[in-house]
Amino acid sequence: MKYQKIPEATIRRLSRYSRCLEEMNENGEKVVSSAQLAKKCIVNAAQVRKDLAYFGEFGIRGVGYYVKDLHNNIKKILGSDKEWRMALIGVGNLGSSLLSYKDFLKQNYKIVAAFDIDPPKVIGRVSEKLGKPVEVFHINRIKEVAKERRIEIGLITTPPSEAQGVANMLVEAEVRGILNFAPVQVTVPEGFVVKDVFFTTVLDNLAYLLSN
Amino acid sequence: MKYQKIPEATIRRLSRYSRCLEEMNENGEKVVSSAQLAKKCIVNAAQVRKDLAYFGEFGIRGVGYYVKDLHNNIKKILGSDKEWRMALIGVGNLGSSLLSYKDFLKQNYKIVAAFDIDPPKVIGRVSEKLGKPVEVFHINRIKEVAKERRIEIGLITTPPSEAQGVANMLVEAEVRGILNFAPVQVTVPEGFVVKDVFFTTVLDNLAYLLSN
DNA sequence: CAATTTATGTGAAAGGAGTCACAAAATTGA
DNA sequence: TCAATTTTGTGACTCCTTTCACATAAATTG
Repeated sequence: MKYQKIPEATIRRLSRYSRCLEEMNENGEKVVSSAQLAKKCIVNAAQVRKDLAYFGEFGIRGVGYYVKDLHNNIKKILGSDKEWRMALIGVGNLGSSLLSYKDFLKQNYKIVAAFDIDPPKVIGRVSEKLGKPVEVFHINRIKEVAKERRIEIGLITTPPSEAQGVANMLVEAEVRGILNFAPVQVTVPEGFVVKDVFFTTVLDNLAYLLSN
Repeated sequence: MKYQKIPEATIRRLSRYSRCLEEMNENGEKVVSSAQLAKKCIVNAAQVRKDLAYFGEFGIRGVGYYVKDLHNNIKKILGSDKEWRMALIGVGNLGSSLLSYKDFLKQNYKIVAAFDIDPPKVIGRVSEKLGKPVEVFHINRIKEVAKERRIEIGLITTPPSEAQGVANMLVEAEVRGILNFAPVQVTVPEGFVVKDVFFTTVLDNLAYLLSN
């Protein structure tokens, strides 16, 4: 296990493997081969092995991988063995649906605070939904609340025009990770990370493939 | 302009260029160089030129690119010069927020029908929102309605357990493009296309980067 | 109108990522 | 215990993407 730069694609696939392994584990499967896992994840078996090889030796030759064991290892690699505390900024349509997005809860991602320019209007809307409501603060309290609640990731779900401003506030509040849903490029200083989720980019991709 | 296989990454970047050009056009900018566009999109200038070169010669040496002209050309390449008719399946939290997602409307993607297992319950919720409500049908009418309304893309926003079933129905209805939000791999026959939007995969990526 | 400037388009080089193929290691069965 | 079987881990190869560097072409200036 010598150090190498790990391709981003490898990390994405690990995330996929993790999901598959979770499912297998729930189904009571104990052992899996790279070929089986690959088939399930629709990748090449050598790819699976190579991806894992970046981080160590997790399998047993002639046998395969212990499902539970491998799953734990991958979670540790991805950093998804801990709970991540997130804040959501912009409690509009998309924002409020993410507040009650089941898959976050199921995984180890937890929204522990939300922010908006008009919090009172918004609290009602959020509380309507089932499950314990997330407290919504005024946006100018980001720094204070982020510190207090030990926020590590910010979800930007504001209109595009506000995204960079919000990103700046998150940087100011030392929130190092940003998941940006606003369809506009935001920039952050060295040491911070932004990942984008742009629906329309994926749609454009789809549209391209459909018209060719 | 000789034929070549075009990298998927190129298509993704074209989508980005398109957004930037749109903004520039709104700001009244007439001409842009590959260097300027590259800077704005945070890529390499040669990359911009090479991406465009797959499809033709759109610039003028010594000058650059006419913003409006290039934007039109890119839209034509991506197939985003036409309006795409979409259906949304699964009117839950995420689904209903996408029904009123402004960025779709602003672009040329239009949701013209929605489906759910329990449509009556759901119509009320959707109509609450501003803008003209999208009609919600029972899920077993997909084939019929998709034909009638000339649906080309389906958005799957059901729980993961239902995703493959819905995908099958869409295939049956000859809806060739699928944008899958349900965090599970779905497969479709040759000739159909699925693109995934998995929030938690991106979060896993972020978590990995933050813990290393 | 020639020299200078600017910025494209593209061949060549470099850099990554994915696949193949096989030696190494573990297990099974006689 | 040893041969046969299975499946990993990985070096080598191939393929694809990005970057570099420069010839080419348009515009501008004196």
